[in-house]
Amino acid sequence: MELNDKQKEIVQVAEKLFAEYGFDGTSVRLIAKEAGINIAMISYYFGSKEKLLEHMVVHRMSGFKVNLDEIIAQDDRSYPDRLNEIVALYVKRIHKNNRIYKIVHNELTNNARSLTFEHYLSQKKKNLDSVTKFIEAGQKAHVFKKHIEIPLLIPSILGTYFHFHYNQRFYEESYGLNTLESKELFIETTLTKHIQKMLNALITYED
Amino acid sequence: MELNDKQKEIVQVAEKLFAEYGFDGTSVRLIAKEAGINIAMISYYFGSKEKLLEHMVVHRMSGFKVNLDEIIAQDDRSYPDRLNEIVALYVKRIHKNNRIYKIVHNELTNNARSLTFEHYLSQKKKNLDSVTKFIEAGQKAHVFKKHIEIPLLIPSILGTYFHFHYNQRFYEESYGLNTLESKELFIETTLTKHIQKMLNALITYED
DNA sequence: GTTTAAATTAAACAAACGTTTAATTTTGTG
DNA sequence: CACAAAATTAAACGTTTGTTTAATTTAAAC
Repeated sequence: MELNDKQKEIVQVAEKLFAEYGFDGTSVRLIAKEAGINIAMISYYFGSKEKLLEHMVVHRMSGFKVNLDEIIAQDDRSYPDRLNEIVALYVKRIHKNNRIYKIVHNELTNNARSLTFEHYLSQKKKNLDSVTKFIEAGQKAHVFKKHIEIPLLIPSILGTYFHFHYNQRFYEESYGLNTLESKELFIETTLTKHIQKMLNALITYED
Repeated sequence: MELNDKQKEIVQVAEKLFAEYGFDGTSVRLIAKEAGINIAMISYYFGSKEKLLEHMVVHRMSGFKVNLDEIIAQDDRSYPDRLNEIVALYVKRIHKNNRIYKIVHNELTNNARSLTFEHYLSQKKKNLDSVTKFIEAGQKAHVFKKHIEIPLLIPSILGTYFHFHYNQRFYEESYGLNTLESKELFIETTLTKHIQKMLNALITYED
């Protein structure tokens, strides 16, 4: 399904509103108003409000091929070096798309609707496979230590970001992140470095 | 405000439903049906559906004094030992109460309602202060290294758990966690140990 | 046992919801 | 210009929403 400019505008507005107010907290009338269109256009284009959500999730998530393999393939770089770039890439990407991720997190644990998350889950599986190969190669090269719970590495990266994100009101106060710029800078530097250090320590030091 | 048994039952049922369907996805009729009471009783007891939510958040969160200080005070135990127990305590507590935390996460980032989170935020502040004192004492004793982003330690603990929790459908498949017991065991052992190792590595090894 | 307050109920309320209709306007094609 | 298809609109549709009402039942106090 190819979208014209008006349809793209609807999806974009709906993503913002679903993230801010929740799917059930967002009325089609509000979406229409914010997108500057008539209410009927949502059913006309997407069939229903729920199908708009489904379309959004499927299409936003299928564009999410993290180019892990490109980084991993650069075997002239050290393992920790490449690991740091993988972490930075993950944080950057999830931060840029945090709204759709919030919607997905909600829908994944929502009993009312039963959307299909094939794209999301298969993408997650592919990324995990790439990370696994990389870590195992590092272990073979005796750079990374043996006992690592590889599938839990990504939860530690993304989870740290999201717990910061969900509690941003608390951390904005703690760190005095008053402006948008200072917050962006914090995520790009302090937060990213914290996760990088943490993963490097976990993976390289034997206990 | 003291609650009688029937009121407690309403709050308990509502917490389950709000977590499963979202606040806006849960009707007062469903709450009443599940709690085995008349619809009017919710307004009668709490004033409104939204005030029920507010009451829930305030009262569930004020009972959340993690006894960090008790653990920290045991200075006959090593710093890493005590750190491990703090992690285990956090994971256990957030797992036991993951439904109210999910609701709070949603409400913290919801623009529609403007609840007060004083209890939650001040509790978080107190816990952070305790952790900070503990880490700084460990640094002074030359057990923990210097450059640690202390306020981001808790996001890494809780975030890892929650990203696992929100994506449990994915990790259940990855790890073959078919039964409830195996999942509980996984959280108590593998997940908890992963986080413990990670924090220990981050805090004890200099880079 | 009578009285008063509290608890509970079914019914009704207006408002908001997602969706559909039917009419109209705009756009593209010959 | 004439025609057909697509896009857009205002209005109406039937449901569901949270809340309130007024009547009734239950419980507590004396």
